[in-house]
Amino acid sequence: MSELHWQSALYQLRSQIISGELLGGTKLRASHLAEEMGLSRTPIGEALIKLEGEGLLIRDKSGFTVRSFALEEVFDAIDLRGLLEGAAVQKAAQKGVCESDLGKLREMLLQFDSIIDQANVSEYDPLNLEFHLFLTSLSESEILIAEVQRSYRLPFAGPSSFPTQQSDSERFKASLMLGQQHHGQVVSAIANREGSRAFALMCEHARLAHQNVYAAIEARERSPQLALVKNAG
Amino acid sequence: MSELHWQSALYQLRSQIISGELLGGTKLRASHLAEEMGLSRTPIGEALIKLEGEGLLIRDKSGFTVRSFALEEVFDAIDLRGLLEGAAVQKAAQKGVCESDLGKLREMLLQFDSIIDQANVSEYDPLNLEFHLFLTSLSESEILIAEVQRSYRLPFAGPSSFPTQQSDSERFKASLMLGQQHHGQVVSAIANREGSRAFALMCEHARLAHQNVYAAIEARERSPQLALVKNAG
DNA sequence: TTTAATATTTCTGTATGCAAAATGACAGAA
DNA sequence: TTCTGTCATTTTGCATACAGAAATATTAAA
Repeated sequence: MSELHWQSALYQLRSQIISGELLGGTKLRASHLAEEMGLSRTPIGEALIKLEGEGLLIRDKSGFTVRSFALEEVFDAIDLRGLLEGAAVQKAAQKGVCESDLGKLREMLLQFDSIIDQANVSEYDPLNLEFHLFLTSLSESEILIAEVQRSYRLPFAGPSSFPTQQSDSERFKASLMLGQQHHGQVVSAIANREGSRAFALMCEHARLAHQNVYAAIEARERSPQLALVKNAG
Repeated sequence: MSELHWQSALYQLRSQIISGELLGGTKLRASHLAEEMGLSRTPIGEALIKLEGEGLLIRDKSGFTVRSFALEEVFDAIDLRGLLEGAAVQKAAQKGVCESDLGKLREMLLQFDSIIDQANVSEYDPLNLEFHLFLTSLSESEILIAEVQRSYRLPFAGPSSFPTQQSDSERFKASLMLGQQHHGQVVSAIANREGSRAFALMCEHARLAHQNVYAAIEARERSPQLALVKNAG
């Protein structure tokens, strides 16, 4: 566990930003944060630099500011994730995937089925993340894998970062089932070596997340996560 | 210019890595670099963290190591750039570009023509970079713009990072002309609002860079830049 | 009152000190 | 030889000190 201090500061700050606990536009003062977290400014500074690299902070001539995202930018981030995941599965499909990996994919599909059947929401997100990461890894491209994971850190872009507990649970379940439909089609596209089909499917799959963002806004659930979205009222 | 110290360390180190002056696998010791550059370890550390974020360094439990790239990864990086630039021009084409921006694009095409005509190589790279950046900016997506620029920092992935002064100058000129052909087609695709055509063209355009890498290897020019590519002999 | 100039406080950027961890060398055992 | 455990050296991670820049408060003038 011997977690480095800057890492814990990084996780803490990142989750505070993405969750909307730290509002867009907030100026982050290293000395203040240091005192607050019981550390010195050095590891805090390291975390801030990394968050700047992730695009969550902006560094003006003096200090870091929490970035706020226009709604359009949230969609751009989601599309970016789809584009990168799409490129990954396209590459996987083109180069072909061994039978044991295909088996693992199909097994995960079955797990999805049973989770959705039982409306077992709490188990969905971790499995979904694992599935997306595994799909990406099949590209066997370090660079693509890294970029995909990077895109997950943009607000709302991660495959499991949409506000759960949607008010309209009927609609929610329908969205899950459509997603599951996509999952199955992508696996078949990979198995059939249909690269461009796999690409298109992943792009479209990511766009499901647009719906979730809209749903959250329309329902005015005012999920605190939406606090970092400009003009989202 | 009051350049911050960590920035100059960043530029210096990055160019040393990409140029191959610092070989892949080299361990970077902050204390040593600090003494070498006449600074303390703090700004050096900041530069190292940023380079890690750019994917040029790997951080193991103690210290940073220069990453070496397999040839396959260099191609992946080039393709990634094409993918991102492609997404940017697709977006630009779909949303439409105002006449004055189209005019600027066409004017740049003319400049390319005269540069290629006169084989004025030294002016080509800056104009090419400007052209690619301007194309990307037309997407008006902060996130895409940032990611495209990020991809430029990967080895050989930048639009102007291929080894100039190719031995076979005939072939070199032919490659420039093909690139210019692409440029013109992309501009027309944008003007005609043909998004997917623009996307495909940018992907293909990036692939020209594959040829340049191959040419450099085959000609065994042993451009020092190739030193960070594993098994490139 | 509003505005301009100035003083004060706060914070960042950088340097450096220190403890703990990692690396490497070397001696001895298998 | 090869492996292993100890010790010395190096280097990192974090804390802290300090100068200078930025932000803020304060005062003076219009």
